[in-house]
Amino acid sequence: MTIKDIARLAGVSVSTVSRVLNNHPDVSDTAKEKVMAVVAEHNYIPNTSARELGKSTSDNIGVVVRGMSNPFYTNILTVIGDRIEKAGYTMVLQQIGSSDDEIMAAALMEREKRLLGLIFLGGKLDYTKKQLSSINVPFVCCTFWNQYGTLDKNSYSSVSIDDNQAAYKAVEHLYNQGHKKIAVLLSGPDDGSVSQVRFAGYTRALNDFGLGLDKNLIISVNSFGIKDAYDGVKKWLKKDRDFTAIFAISDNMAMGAMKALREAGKSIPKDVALIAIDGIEASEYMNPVLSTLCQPMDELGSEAVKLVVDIIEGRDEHKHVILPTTLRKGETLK
Amino acid sequence: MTIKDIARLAGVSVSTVSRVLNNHPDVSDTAKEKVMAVVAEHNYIPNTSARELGKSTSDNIGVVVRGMSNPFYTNILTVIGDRIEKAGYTMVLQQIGSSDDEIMAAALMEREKRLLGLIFLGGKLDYTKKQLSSINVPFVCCTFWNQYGTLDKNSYSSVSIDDNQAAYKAVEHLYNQGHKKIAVLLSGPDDGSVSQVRFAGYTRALNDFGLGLDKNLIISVNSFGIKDAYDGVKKWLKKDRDFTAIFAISDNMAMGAMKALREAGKSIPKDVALIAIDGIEASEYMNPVLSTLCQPMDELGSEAVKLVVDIIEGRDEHKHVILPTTLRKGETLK
DNA sequence: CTGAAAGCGCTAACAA
DNA sequence: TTGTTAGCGCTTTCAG
Repeated sequence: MTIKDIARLAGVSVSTVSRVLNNHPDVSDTAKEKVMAVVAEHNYIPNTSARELGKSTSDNIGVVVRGMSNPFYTNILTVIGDRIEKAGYTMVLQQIGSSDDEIMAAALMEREKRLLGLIFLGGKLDYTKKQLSSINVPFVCCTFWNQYGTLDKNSYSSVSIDDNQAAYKAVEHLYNQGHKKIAVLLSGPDDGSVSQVRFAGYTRALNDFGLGLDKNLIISVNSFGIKDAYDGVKKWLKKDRDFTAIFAISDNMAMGAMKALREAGKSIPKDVALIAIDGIEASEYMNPVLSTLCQPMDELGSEAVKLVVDIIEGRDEHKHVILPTTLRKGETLK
Repeated sequence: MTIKDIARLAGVSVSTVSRVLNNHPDVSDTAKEKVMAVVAEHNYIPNTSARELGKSTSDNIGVVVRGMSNPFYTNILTVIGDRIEKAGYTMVLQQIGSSDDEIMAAALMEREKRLLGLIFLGGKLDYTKKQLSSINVPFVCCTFWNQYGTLDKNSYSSVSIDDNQAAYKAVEHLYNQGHKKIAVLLSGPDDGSVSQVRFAGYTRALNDFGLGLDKNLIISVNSFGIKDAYDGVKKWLKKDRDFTAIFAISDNMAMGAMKALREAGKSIPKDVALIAIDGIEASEYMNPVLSTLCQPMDELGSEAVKLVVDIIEGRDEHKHVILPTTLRKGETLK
């Protein structure tokens, strides 16, 4: 079934069919009805590839998300989709696995979907100019920025929290409650991810508070996964450790840590205080409820859309927006 | 940058470029090198739409997943992807929102990607023949089947657990521990989803055990979400309820229930026993660890692939496979 | 081993 | 309001 068949069956030309299918004006009701009838009867579905190919423009904004299982992103994504639509554009979503290359995915999309702009939701912080040369539309990084890359700040936009500062604040909360032996649970530590940035905030805070970095208090695991965190902390606890608090660089990892601590007979927050960063839904259902610095998910999403749209419409230049976190008190802090 | 430009720049014809790009044999090394060089220099990326359009066949197997946030699916998906590749095919993944029409998505995909077969991961149980007439390749439903639909059993395959029986077993565990007042936490209850089937298993069990269905023990909420479950149970607990156990139709909902129970001062499992179905990772990190009937995720995925591939290759007919669940003891059961 | 040319299914001028 | 036709960028015969 192609548009030709439909045209023949409806007794009109292909262009008329195309017009009907795309809700163009200037089509007689009779023609429209005839076409619709044939389309319905054969439940004809136009071929998207051909459609995209033939089209010269679009109102598409691409969104590439790294890791489809991250609950943190799903939330932001909803907002992004909503805002893109409200701005009169169409969202084209591309999910990629954690080992896929998002630049490649974006470049492919850009050509296929004739994108006007791009939003990267989550991603690496170390792209180089060279790598990004295959992307020719304006893009904004959501929840991260090219912290360790060599990208020109004027060549892209970003909206995120200040990860370093958030980590600092987390440690500060612990310190203010009298903790001096604060362990850190991270992934990496130099995997070029946000883990690295938050770790930097941790060390900066220790330094400011005159605590000094203790290697024995660094729990480094292989991923952001809950299981790896659990295994890592469990293993770390095998040795006798001198600590009273843990700063986990993500809620998810903190959740793994909680189980390990519980199994080791440590009571939270009595024996060990715990704080993290992110504020995902699940951590609110932990027992005890996780204390964490929440990222402003809604704002992250809506601001990202605002940024691309403004640039697409020539209303603004590339910008870098930092949003504040808010403390969810929770129960893992005294 | 199109294939034409590359051809011109490399001093060869477009067909040669195409051959190089697709790893066809019968291309001289010199030609190959020249093309590769130009491609690399301009980091040219062929347009997928055009590619798909021009192609006459494919080795694609489509997978459409409903709801990208369901942790339960991500796991199965990994296995599916792995097996498809091992079978020598290519997986084309399509994620759809909970309000999207998966049949439409599948039909689109089938034409665009020239699919050989389809796997639906999660979905409704009530498609009709009419609705499915737009799909012309063999498909298998993974984790569900056309329980309330009018589909011919020979027209598709499925692999799932026996949801009714799993619910029955869950209630049985509770009953065997002496519980007589068993509440059920479900979504719907007649939303045509798996919730409905599991609820049927619950009532069947009550019946068999001579317990009788008590409307006051049915906690019905609006979604499978953790928050809705929490809110629902919390509200339900406002009235004085006479119960000693809860069967939650999903892990996720059970997690919401746990918090509501805790806040109501009910101790688990001392005051209230709790059991669910699914066996997702997160529920293993609850405190106490959730007792649940685990779905065999790996087998569900690999069997689904086996089924489509066997049919695609003409080695087998449509089948319906039921896999067993296993009890994760956990700590919410005595 | 290589190139020319005919599509793939659709959209979008341009005429009528 | 409609139809004709020339592409969109690529793959794939079919000759050479």
